[in-house]
Amino acid sequence: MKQKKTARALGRPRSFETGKALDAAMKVFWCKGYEGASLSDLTKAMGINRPSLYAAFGDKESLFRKVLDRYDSGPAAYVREALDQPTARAAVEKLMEGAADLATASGNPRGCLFVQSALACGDKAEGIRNDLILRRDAGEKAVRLRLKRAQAEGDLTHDANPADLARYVVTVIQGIAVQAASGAVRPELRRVIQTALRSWPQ
Amino acid sequence: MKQKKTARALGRPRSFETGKALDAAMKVFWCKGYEGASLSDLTKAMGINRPSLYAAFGDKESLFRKVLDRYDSGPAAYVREALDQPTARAAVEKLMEGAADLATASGNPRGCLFVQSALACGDKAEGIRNDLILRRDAGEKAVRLRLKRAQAEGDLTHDANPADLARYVVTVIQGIAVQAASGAVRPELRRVIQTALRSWPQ
DNA sequence: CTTATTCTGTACCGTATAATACAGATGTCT
DNA sequence: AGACATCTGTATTATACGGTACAGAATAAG
Repeated sequence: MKQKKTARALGRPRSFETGKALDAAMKVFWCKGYEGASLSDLTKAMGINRPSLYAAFGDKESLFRKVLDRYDSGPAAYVREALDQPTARAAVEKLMEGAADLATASGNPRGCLFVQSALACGDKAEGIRNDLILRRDAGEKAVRLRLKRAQAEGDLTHDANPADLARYVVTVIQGIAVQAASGAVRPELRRVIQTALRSWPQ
Repeated sequence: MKQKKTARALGRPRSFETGKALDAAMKVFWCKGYEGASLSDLTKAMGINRPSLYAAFGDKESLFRKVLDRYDSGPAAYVREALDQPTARAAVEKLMEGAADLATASGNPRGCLFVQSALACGDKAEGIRNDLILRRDAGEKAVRLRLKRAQAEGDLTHDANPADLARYVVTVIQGIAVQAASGAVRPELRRVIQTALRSWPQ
């Protein structure tokens, strides 16, 4: 083996870091949605030109999917952290607070990329819309499994319904995303969360 | 102002009913969002051609605003009905159930036009996006006023906070809209509502 | 009838879009 | 050094978009 980890960079090196470029693209998609973000918006924000974008990330759809993956392991990483909380109640609280914080974080666009980038769209973006639905469903499933585990551990009352509770939690979180995209500020969303948590089974 | 219906219009009569055409346009915008709905989509669904559309409704933005007004007094009319319920608790329950029913009604697109037609968008649609935010805020304000009234009438405990509760209710309703747009079915949303109402101050 | 008025349908315009061809630039490797 | 591989930037492509000009069709009034 060679010594350096990314040693073999044959040919002219990239003039940009793909990670930074993806972050810039993420913000554009986050602000304007998948359809609303034009390639000119993207290349301008990423600081590269079109052929470089295509060579590095493929077409617009492929770039967007890479952005989704990066969002998943970046801004949305709070989800896994929240689900690792010792109790179901703490996990749900962290989930909601993490969502509110992310959706109102300064320096980021408002709201949630998974919710607002293709909630309704034209025919060409149907694949993207369905992909986002799958990713949101995956989040809900993770919450449901966590609550089932909590119930098995005696951490959640036996008459509670993990599936219903998970859907409720995700519904509130998605509502928070809409609220944030509409200009709601963090303290307001915190109070929404406090109210929402009052329905939590003892 | 318009002439009376008894007065015949001069010139060649319209070959379509504006109400029906607006309903068709509504469904297109509801499905595809403001940006995702092309003029070709619209004229095809409305059964008219472009110049007729422009003569009757103005440009795309003007048409969309007319559609919003029609949605307000049509599918979204359940809101006023719900707020007229005798108690705050009944009003909120009707609000949520009406939202779930509308967002999952067969024959309609899934979800809520006010939520999903321009949650994130390109620069050209910023005006539309802001208009929708105002309309959603107006709904929240109506709920808040109803809850304040309820508190004055002794129908809501004095330590409850109408503003916080109203925002919570609207957040849940908007979450329900996202859920419906993602494929959630009515019984699932009904159970979400039952859970959400457990946070209601007794 | 003629005239005035309004709507319909075709065909079109300018622009913005996503996506590429190609030539030159910049690096690694032998 | 020279060969090779990859990236950059300009300039271009075809297509779809929102919006219109214009001629003809349909009706009311005179």
